[in-house]
Amino acid sequence: MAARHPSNPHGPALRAVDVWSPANGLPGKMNQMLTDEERARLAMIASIVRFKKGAVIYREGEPSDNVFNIISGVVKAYRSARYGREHIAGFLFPGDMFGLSEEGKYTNSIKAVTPVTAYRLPVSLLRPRLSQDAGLEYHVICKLCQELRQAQRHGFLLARRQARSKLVMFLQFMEQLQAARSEPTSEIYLPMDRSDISEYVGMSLPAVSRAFLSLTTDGIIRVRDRRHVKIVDRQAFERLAANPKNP
Amino acid sequence: MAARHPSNPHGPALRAVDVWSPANGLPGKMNQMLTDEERARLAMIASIVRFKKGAVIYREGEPSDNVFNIISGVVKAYRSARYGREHIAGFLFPGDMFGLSEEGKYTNSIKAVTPVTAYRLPVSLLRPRLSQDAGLEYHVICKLCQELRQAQRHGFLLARRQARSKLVMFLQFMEQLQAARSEPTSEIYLPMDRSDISEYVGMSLPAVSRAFLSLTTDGIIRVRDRRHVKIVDRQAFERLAANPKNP
DNA sequence: CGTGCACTTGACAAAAATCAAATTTTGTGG
DNA sequence: CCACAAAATTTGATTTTTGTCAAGTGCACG
Repeated sequence: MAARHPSNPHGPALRAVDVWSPANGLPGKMNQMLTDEERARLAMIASIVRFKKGAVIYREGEPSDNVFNIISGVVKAYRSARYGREHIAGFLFPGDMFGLSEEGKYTNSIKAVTPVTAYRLPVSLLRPRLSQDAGLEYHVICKLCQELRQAQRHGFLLARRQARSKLVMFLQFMEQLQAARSEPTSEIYLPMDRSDISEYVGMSLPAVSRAFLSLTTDGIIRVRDRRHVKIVDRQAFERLAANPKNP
Repeated sequence: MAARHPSNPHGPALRAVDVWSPANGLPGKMNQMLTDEERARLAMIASIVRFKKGAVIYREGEPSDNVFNIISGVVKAYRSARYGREHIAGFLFPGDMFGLSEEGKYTNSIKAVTPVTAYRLPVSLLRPRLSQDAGLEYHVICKLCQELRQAQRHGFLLARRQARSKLVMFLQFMEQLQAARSEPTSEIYLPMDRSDISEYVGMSLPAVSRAFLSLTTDGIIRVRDRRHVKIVDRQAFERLAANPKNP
């Protein structure tokens, strides 16, 4: 399950954009922030762990002993409300990190949405490393700013009143993240199920289903299968994404 | 409007909790993270600026030339949607910072909710300072983690379906922030108007008004005046805050 | 080739949005 | 300090939308 000094020649990776430097690539394109040397040093204290789809990696409230950095796969950060309902705070992809917390306790639970491979960095080893390396810390700051922005955009989505508008914004997020990872964007790939989507956009499962149907009926998207969506009418799509109101 | 080497003996302050250290005060209590020396060094590159209530401090999309640190007053971070509607991403209080951005551009607009005094730190001077000082960066990381958590809790609120439940969560946030600033909590003080609240919780203005009324009628809160709310029935209050559903 | 889970669809009720009007509060100039 | 105008807030009536509950449908996996 774990191996020190992984044979992988790279080591932990943080994909993000710089807080201040005007884009050195395409706008919105996320680049590897860490230098090879930083990655190699982090690899020294990291082990590689794997999780099966559906596995809970940690739960909110547990002591935060490790920080994780995703190599492959997708996880969801969620909080359980009463009555069995969950709220998904975000989906995390390769190059993302999770496990930074509050007063030594995790604030979200994390579950693997797909099979996941990740670096695990013990806080006890990471913390002194961080305090020695201002460059590394700067990159962590960039990554946190990005996550903060993403969380705020999520809030923007959640404040929408129209189901279609929420769903379109969600698809837009997924498309942008896909583009930021330099993956092809002719189709949007959705690694999570409809139930996860409903918990992320804050609507009931039937409402998500109906919103997909409505967008399809209006010729705005095409759903090849549950996980593959294509935007057919880009103009109407962007209009719905931009407007709180559905004209 | 600006003064170098302010007579204020302190300098910029970051209130937050440590990411990893188990609370060294009361849980949730935010402490000054920066050392006197750090604050003094930051004061060297800071100027003090004042804004009138309602003043726009910057707009989304502008070049992010400055980072701000609030001394007194309250600001709101917001994004404008079409049709004149705004969404408020968060309220910021003394000890909070704003202006960290993406690729050199601000991602939110900022407006003063009350008269505001703040330190202004030019990015051109702050950036080299940051890269020299790992301790300062660590504190910025702690502050960003706190903001990220707050944004996620905001998302949690926005995902609620019951107006009363949203409003109760909002009041809970304000109460907790008040407590974290070590202010008395016998009453919750609301510096923003009803319209700001409606834009933060993602409901219409009449819905906010009716939710206040409903909570008052049920004896859960008492509204002394627009800005002062007292929680009368703590148990019912916490129940509403915890449950998506209003029993 | 069935069984279960994920998803869709239908009917209805509940909740809040909207539009509009009334009322209270606040700020300003005399 | 008061009167007035403007702004903020509350209230009312109606409509829209989505949540809820329940019953299908179909795909995936053993």
